Amino acid sequence: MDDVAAAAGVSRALVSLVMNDSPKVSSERRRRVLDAADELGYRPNRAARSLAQQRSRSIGVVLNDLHNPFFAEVIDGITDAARADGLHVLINSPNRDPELEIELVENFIELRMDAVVVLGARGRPDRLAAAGREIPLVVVGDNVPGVDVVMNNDRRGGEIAVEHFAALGHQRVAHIDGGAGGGAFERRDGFWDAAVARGLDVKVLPGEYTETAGREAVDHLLAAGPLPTALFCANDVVAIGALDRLDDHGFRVPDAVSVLGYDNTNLSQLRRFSLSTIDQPRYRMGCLAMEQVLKRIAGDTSDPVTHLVEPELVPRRTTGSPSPSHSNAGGPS
Amino acid sequence: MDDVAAAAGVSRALVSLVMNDSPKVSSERRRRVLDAADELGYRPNRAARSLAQQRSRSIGVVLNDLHNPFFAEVIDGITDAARADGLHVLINSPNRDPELEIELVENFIELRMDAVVVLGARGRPDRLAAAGREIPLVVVGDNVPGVDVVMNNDRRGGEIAVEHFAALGHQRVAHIDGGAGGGAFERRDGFWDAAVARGLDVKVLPGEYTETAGREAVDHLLAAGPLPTALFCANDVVAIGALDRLDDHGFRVPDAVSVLGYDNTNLSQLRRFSLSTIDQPRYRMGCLAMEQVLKRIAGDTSDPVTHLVEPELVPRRTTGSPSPSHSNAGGPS
DNA sequence: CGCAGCGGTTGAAGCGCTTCAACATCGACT
DNA sequence: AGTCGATGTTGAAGCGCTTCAACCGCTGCG
Repeated sequence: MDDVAAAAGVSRALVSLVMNDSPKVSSERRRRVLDAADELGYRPNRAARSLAQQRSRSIGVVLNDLHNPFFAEVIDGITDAARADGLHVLINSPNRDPELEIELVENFIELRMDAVVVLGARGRPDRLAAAGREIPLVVVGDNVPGVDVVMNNDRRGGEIAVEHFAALGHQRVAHIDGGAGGGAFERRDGFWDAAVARGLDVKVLPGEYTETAGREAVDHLLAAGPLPTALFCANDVVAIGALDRLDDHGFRVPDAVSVLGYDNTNLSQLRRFSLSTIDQPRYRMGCLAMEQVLKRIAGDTSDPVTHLVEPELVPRRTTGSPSPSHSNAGGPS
Repeated sequence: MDDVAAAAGVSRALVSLVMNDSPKVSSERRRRVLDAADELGYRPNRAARSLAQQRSRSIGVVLNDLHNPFFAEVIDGITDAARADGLHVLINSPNRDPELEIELVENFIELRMDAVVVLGARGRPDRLAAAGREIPLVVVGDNVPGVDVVMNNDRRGGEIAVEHFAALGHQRVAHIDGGAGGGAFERRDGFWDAAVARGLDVKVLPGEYTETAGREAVDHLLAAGPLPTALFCANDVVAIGALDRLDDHGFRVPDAVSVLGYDNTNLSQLRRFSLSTIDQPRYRMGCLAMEQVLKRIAGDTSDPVTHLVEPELVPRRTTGSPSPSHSNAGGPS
């Protein structure tokens, strides 16, 4: 920096002002400084800058599962919102290791990020909350007491499924559960309660977020008697498994049975599946998380808040009215 | 840090030694310092540390497409290898914007990362090469002249496809091209050359890395006369599109026509598809990239090198011997 | 007794930047 | 002519850490 100042024939402080494009520099000197910097291949040192400025102008994102495309879109929202405020976004991934997750959050604190966003929190809630006391911290996709949270209204997602089925005229419905997966409880309870409230014949099968779980649940359903006419799956992958198994047994979808997924993943969009599903506004979740971060950075110290975003039905070709000509009680028609 | 030193009754320098767990500190004082740090909730400031140490002990990864699961596994390899050497990994994503990609590389330079890895380079090669002169820089998945590169041997991938088809006894084969997508040229040329060398009847259809391209290519193929008995698709998504369209027309796979994808994505693993495909050793690519980075960090200044990794056939249920009883010349049998 | 050697510790300089009080310059206004 | 404000510019202090030469107090040796 001294070299640049010397080359441009100004003081070091002036170079600094130029680098932070302060308005109080004559355009002629600014140009001279910029030229000199270019000439010398000078690059400001951000470590030194954040040390001096006491802030880094960047926020850290702890992305628990790089393989899960769900979060990619959330990050799009985060980065777009951050970029609009001149903040940089730095990501790291603990690869689903809860212990590592906390470490990486702490690493971001040591890096003096201005804030941290955790996507798909798996670490101990109390430790996350403790970190939240050291630095603005918002969690996306999971409910962690004591910190700011942005979540999908999964309970409402379950209700939407029931409403969709009811509108199509279904009476006997079932849900394949997502086990301990994120949001699975809420989806199940929302579905169950809404179905009961409408007087539908409802059934829940245990499962998890895998294709195999979907296949097995269909087998159980078949063993247990007449198939329900509509099947709400905990997520798209489960739905794919169920669809596959239904096809094995010769059931036509949606004539014999309607299938509804959750998440609107790229899978559901494949022509072959054209899976009706329920979308979570991921991009919006990212934006909301960033808005909350900005508030905290600006000095808002009010109690932690929870933002709920609303899921939305994406009807495709796997749901329809139950066909009266089909009796799926005893097998394929 | 002064506070910690005071609380522990030692000098600031000693605290620093403890924080870098130097061996020259008595275990009693070490404990006292650690306790005091804990007490005061002290966290070392890594910005200050990298300023003083002149290195950050972290490497930056520019991940061009967060939505592409391909890179997730590469990053697994990178992080595992980095962690083994006590390096942190920081990721950021330009979201396929070439201009932004360069900016983010430069941002990592300003952050004084020890090295940068670019996944799926889209930026101007000359600017990447220029950045490579300022900092150790390795590119994964694309060929950029003047920098270290780790790539899959896509040409060999095309050859493997031919070998597979030939071993199954196919005579008339075709390829749906990936257009300008990464590695598409090489896959196509490898396939073509190997097929010609074996005297096969070979045909190439233009395409791109989309489902629609797969569907359309099948339509073209049908319009052009008798279907080849084996179809090598530029990647899995294209193959899914092709499969779907073949199914629409009533062709049985693999009896009437074999279909081979590329990438071994999660799609190909779905039971419904069980798509035969060609796998790229992604994790290994990450490790290799990291090894190269470590060499450069250690001071290796030899000419840029290119590491080629070998693809591998993953046979599933969409490829088989052409069935002599099937004549697919005039439509489904 | 003196000194080398050693584990352990200290003070101070410096990493590259920001920032602030203070200063210089100059045109405009009383 | 003198003063004031606006506009630019400067030097120096300080951000939180590392590191190195120097130092301290001790043991063990000749």
